[in-house]
Amino acid sequence: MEYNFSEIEKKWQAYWASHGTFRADNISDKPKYYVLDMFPYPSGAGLHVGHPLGYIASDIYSRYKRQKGFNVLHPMGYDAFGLPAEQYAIQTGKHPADTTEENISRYRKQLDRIGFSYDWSREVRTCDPSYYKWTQWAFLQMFDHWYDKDSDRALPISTLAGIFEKSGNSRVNAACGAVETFSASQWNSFDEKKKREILMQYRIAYQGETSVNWCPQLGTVLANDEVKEGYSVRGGFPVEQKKMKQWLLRVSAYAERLLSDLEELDWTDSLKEMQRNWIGKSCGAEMVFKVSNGTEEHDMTIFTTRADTVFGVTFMVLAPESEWVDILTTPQQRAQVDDYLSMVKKKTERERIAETKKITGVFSGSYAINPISGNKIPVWISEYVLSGYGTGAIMAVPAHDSRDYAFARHFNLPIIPLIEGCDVSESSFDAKEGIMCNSGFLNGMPVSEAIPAAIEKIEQMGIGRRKVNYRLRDAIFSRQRYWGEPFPVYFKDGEAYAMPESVLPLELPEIDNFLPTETGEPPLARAKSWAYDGYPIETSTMPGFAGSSAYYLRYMDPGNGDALVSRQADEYWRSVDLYIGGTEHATGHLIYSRFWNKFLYDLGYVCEKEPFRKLINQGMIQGRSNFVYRIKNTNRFVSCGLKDKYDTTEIHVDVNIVENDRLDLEAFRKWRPEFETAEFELENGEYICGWAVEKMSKSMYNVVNPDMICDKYGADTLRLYEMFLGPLEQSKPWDTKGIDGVARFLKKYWRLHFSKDGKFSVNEDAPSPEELKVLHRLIGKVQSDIESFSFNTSVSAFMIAVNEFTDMHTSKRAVLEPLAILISSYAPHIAEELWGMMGHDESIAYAEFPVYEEKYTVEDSFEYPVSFNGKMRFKIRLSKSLSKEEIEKQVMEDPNFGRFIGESKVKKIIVVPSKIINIVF
RNA sequence: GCUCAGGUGGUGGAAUAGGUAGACACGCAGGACUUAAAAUCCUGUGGGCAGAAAUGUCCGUACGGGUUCGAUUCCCGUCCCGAGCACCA
Repeated sequence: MEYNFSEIEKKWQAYWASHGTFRADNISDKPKYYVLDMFPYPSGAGLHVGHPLGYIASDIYSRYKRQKGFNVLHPMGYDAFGLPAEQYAIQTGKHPADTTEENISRYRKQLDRIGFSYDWSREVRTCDPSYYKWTQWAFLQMFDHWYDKDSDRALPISTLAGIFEKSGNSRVNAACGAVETFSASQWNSFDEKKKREILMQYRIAYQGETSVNWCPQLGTVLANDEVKEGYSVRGGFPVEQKKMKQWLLRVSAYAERLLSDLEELDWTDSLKEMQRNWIGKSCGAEMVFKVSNGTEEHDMTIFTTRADTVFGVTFMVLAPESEWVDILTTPQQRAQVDDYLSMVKKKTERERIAETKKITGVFSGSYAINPISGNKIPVWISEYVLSGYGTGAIMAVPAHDSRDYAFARHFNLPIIPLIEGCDVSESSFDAKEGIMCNSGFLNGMPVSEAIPAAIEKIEQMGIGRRKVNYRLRDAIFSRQRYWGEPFPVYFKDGEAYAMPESVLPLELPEIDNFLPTETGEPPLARAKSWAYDGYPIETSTMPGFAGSSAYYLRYMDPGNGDALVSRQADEYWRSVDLYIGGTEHATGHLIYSRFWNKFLYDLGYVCEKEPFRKLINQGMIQGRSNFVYRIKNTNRFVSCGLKDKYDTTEIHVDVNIVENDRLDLEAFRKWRPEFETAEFELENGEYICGWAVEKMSKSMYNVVNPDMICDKYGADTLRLYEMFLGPLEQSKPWDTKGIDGVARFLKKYWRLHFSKDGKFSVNEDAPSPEELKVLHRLIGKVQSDIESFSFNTSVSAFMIAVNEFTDMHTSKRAVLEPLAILISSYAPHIAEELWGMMGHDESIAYAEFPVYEEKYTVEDSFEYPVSFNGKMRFKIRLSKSLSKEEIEKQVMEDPNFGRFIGESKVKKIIVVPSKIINIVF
């Protein structure tokens, strides 16, 4: 009987679906295990072979865990709100909901063909009102809470109003915007508008006027992680800075917890490092400098991590956007400063990044007094100081900071070295090491002691305090787009009010045009009757990460209409045990989700502090492009080996008409009309294409579709081959040419169950010791491979075992049944089919994973390589139970020993049990 | 510039509490079956040298050193590729 993969795969996929084989129960005696994939954005292009890599790995793990007796939750859904569907809608007029629906059904078909063990009854879609109800609900909770730094958690905003009424805000230690201090009586005298304005500064979801990343082409603002090097991640359009009123999430309030809780997570170091970097904690001090513009004096606060270098401050620098610029610019300097500011303003973010080496700046005309040394120092303005970090003003220590050094050199400002023996004639000395000098009371101290000593002095003098700064900014939470969650917020007297929970979900209204309005308002402004109780509703929508921040919770209890997740479901599933996805979400989704989870944890809705216990980043699968070489100005193509003889143009050719780098000439002529008359110069009768590893993309003609692989080889081959390609976490190019080896293996495995005349012939004989040895070696290997996520080496182990069983003509049930269970996580369809043929009615998915027994694999004697001075000379078979001395004795009595040792004197014999015997002379 | 990960045949990659480097697979070459092809199977396959052959021998895990009886593995330095961060004071 032939191995008919397409029939088998269809049959079992239908069986799993109709039997609900992979449905997970929220009540079970079994231990739970939650395996999650990062859900996809259903793009119009469909899946390519790179997408399922992580899904296959997580599926193998899920299937393995089921066979190990766990109640496994392995769900899938769609991150369905987003820009591309809306861009497409603008171009074509097609409603994003319709294109999204089409894309989802295409994705689903593609996913189903690969044979994943998802519990589809728990599917979620972020664009579904019954789902985004809970996204909106979470937003309302954030709107309705503030962050108390004393108890380090979110508290209801009503408690805050209560405190204000009794004692004003002076004793409140909150994560908040700039608010002036007020007393209880002042608070009580404020009108409602004023009160709401103040409360807004405390909310965790708040509205603020901030400088945002504005992308004119997309017509929306973007979060920091959606911008890379001044361009939008989606679309690659330029991004500029713009002041706008936006919704923000106070992620920064959670910075310390996001940082310290990383410790307990089982994530890779590099990913944790990325998050630490993004959070960017730095410990230092705030210090007050007296500044004077000649007519009035002010206190200006700066932030520094190098308080020890205060004696080397030779000037101060303000960010161009700093509010101090206006105060400290003297009339004589006004014209120059204004010129400088307008020059800076004209630059885009992109140019500022590109020109970081160019030094620019202008003197404000004012002076500051160094509070420690009493020196009078000039105050400059320069774009190298960022307004968004610290206080937007710095004390410059050119001797020990490279940026200050470059600035000082450029404008001829003094440089005072503060470390004994350091050379600052060519560059600054930035290292935090050495002995202090020229530094008054700090002289003679090493830097490590001088930093705390300086801060202590500053605190004693009452001119500053210890301060921790984070680079993590609040997340901008509104987008001027249509295809996203509407905000359940309306405006009264210009102030935002939350709608009651009872209106949720607040559904997206229908509109007929997805472009912004003529007045530049978001598309939702076109909706008729977009009002609540007569008041206008917020017209921007939530960003992509809103819907993906808590989806892992919703899978636990997807049908619940009364809560995001019931307490019972949450306490059973708790958190994701294994999360597999791409590294591109390191500073976006994975920060926002952790924040979102911690917020819900503070409110008591979830029981775990962290959402994802273990996280694995699968590598990218790159494309392998093929090229043909056309002689310039002709339609003649030369094979790769001959291309250097001519002046040629390299042209990408569709990898689907190339096999093993050999071009299918007929297919090539048909591929595009201009190649119809192509002529070829061949090597040995073949046209050999050039190749390169590039990103898998349409424009490079190197996209390989998993459907094609499933048609030609079957899903089991695809699954095995994707794993066989290399380590999961490594990026690697897809190259279809190796797939035959895996396909051959499955055929061989299939044939193991049939006699020569094609009859199914599994017998009941007892297995031989050799068979048991091969089997148990495989059990041990596969188990440890899956547990350490080394799926690639198990595929090799399967091949070796099947080859050995073929050589032994194994056809015994006692061997082939456990073998089917082992293979079933990797190649589930073929294993199910053979399992059924061996007489089982139940799916193999819940068969018990075979128990590894060491006794079958350990040998009582061992072959020791014997080496002389580290060089292997002969092998000797010895009993395992021998002592070191007995082994030495036997080695010396071995006839080979005399042959190799000759006249030499033995210095020592090294015996590494079960590994090697080395004789040194 | 800083941080992290990596560099092994023609290719993808095995092997690290230091112990026979190149498992497994692709590709290639040769062979069997076939009128032929596909499919399948068998043999060989890191490089050099010696040999008719079995085999022997030297060199080989980016490069240069070190520790060790023994290093792909550990340590120091250099080079290269990849990823992330990048005026964060």
